Amino acid sequence: MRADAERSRRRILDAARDVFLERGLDAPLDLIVRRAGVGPATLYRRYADREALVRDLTGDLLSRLEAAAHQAAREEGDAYAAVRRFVHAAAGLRMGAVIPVLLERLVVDQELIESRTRTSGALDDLIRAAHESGRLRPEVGAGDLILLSIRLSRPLPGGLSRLDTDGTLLHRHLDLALDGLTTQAAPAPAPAPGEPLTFADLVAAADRPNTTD
Amino acid sequence: MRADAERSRRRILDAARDVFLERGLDAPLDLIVRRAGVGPATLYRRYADREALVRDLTGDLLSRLEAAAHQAAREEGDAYAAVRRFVHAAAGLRMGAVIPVLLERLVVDQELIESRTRTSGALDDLIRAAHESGRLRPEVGAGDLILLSIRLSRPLPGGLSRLDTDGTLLHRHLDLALDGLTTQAAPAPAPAPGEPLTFADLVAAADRPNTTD
DNA sequence: GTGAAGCGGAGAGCTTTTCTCCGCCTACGG
DNA sequence: CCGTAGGCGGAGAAAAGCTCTCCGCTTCAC
Repeated sequence: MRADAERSRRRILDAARDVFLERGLDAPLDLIVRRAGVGPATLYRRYADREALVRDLTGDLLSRLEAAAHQAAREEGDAYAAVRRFVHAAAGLRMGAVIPVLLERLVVDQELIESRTRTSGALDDLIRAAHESGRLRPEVGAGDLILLSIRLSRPLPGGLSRLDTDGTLLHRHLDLALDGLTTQAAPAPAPAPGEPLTFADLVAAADRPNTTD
Repeated sequence: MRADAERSRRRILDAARDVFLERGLDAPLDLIVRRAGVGPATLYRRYADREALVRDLTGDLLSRLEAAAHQAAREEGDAYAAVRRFVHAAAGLRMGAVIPVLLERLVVDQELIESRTRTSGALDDLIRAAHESGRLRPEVGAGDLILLSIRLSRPLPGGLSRLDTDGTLLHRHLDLALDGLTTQAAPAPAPAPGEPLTFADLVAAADRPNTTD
């Protein structure tokens, strides 16, 4: 692949992630093209249709996510610290855009399934160790952590997005959510209601056929 | 106002809130009409343009928010419990939709400013009392709490929204975020970085002219 | 029962989005 | 350093989607 082609691919993928985050998966491809600073033909030449683009983006983000999980495990001695670091890293990647995998919209091929399984496995290892260390609440599952990072990393609506152009606020709020908002003087928190939400729960929910009218 | 007209208004406002949450303020009015189950003429007859609709919706939500703050103060003895209850109530209202107020898009009239001031005041009282009781971290401001409830109450992207059709998951995650994810065996959390974010910060950020290209 | 107000649906006109053709430019092997 | 294959951007035709109104029927209030 020629160097300029690879450069264009990178720019398109990055722009696509941001635009999809802000406007949803139905956002006009034209917006992506403009944000990427390339001509429309450049996008349409590489990707036959919207789905091809979403698939490429998804694979890209999944593998980055897997790398983040491994890196967290490798570089943090403490299991809970590793989970924390992973959540921060996932949010930094703007994970929210990765959810297309989980979406009925995408016909999930073998390659994507494998990537998803690897990522999920790496994350489960992290969580299990943290549970065993006794510092992560038992009622918190991988799905809870992923949802937390999706929710906190999505751009804020409208003008509020200007509050956090560089991600400082994102990490502040992640810290707060992870630490809890109460001081230590507060009584021990009651167990959160419900069962732990797993990665598999997310997949199951998203795999069901779309029932939109 | 005739009873059927009031019914239509309610259906349109509820649908508008949901559609704006999912698709942003530029969402086609046609979608709102369809979700509300009314004819297009019904919307256009009542609201001359998009702004009129946004204004009516904003006023509606702001006053409900103010009522929630007062109710929390009145019905909860403990100051921290009142804050907690308010955050849950705000998220339940899908506060995220209220941000149009804060948006440059809306010419904010006197009535809206007063409503905003009253709401902000009621919330500040709640927070101040909670700070004084020593159970709310001093580095947490009203803006942090509002942002938390905005972020957690926005609909999840794509198929993930099916995870939480009834709001159970929303309140679970709010509880987790409020409690923190660590057990009491963990060392006392480090202070979160940054200054407390206030309601005024949100207003200031949103009031600046829009610089979208 | 009756008049006034409200309602839904069909569709004309306009805007936005998709996607292609084509002439110019850039990377890379010799 | 040059030739050429592959890549690039822009203009614009065709398609899709959105806005908004007209009008005949229904519902409400008295």
